[in-house]
Amino acid sequence: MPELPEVETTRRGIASHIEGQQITGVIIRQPRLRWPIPSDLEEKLKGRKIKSVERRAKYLLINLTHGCLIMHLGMSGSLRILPRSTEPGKHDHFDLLFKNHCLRFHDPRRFGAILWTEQPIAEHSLIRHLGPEPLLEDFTGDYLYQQAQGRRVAVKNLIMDGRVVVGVGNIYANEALFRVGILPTRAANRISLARYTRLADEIKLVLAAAIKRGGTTLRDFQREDGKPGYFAQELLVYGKAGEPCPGCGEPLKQKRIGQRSSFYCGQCQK
DNA sequence: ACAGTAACCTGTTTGC
DNA sequence: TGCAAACAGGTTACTG
Repeated sequence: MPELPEVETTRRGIASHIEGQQITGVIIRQPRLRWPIPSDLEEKLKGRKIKSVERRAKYLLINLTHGCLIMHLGMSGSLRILPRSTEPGKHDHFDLLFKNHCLRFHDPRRFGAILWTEQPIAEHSLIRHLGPEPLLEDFTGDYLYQQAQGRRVAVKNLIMDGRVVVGVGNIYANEALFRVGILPTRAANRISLARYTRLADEIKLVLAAAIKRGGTTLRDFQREDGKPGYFAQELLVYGKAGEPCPGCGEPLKQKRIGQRSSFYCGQCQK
């Protein structure tokens, strides 16, 4: 579910509800996520105040004055702000409790993660090797071009590789490549600097546009208030195999690249 | 270093 | 209709 725009939407949604708030407890209903939820989390968190809520890649970083609660939504995770008294449903694995409300973690597939660290976040093993944030200045066409040299993987795999650039998942990789007319299967080292410059720009544009609309809801992504994101209606190719290309009218194609479904126009993308 | 695949899970859709 | 296979927004870990 959640790519960068969905995680950023969640971050913005929860921040004002929990920043400055004191944690009164935690409830772990199912500790078995991608990695086990630390069993001593309550003693680490209880009574402490939340300083800020940040995001790095698709990780949500809930900063306390000392230490950081790291959350990842995996494929199917979502977070909601709810009254403490709200009855938990199936797959509501974790609550962060405040005086009157709670932050509730819901994740059917349990690919998400909830971890605690007291080391500087940039040195954490999950964060250390990550590439640049796509929306910041150091992510450019020059950078992408340089990363592509010597690499023969499909360009779609290159831009979905978190060591190259973070936050670009399957939906937005397909969308950005369509918008710049690059075939997703094209070898990364067979693309010019000029085209990478347009690709970097388009990745920024499509992510920013999706954040503006509150992310993409395909089946079950929900925002912190339970509402869906509205970017799905602006998708041009994702999930649209067989439908006419918005550019030329030819039926859009679907193909598996690196285990992931890819959607593209054989006419408009070269 | 790079590229490809399996693995972690549950729920829904697709195909016979 | 029923059942099994395929597939889904992510990422790590392992193989060659």
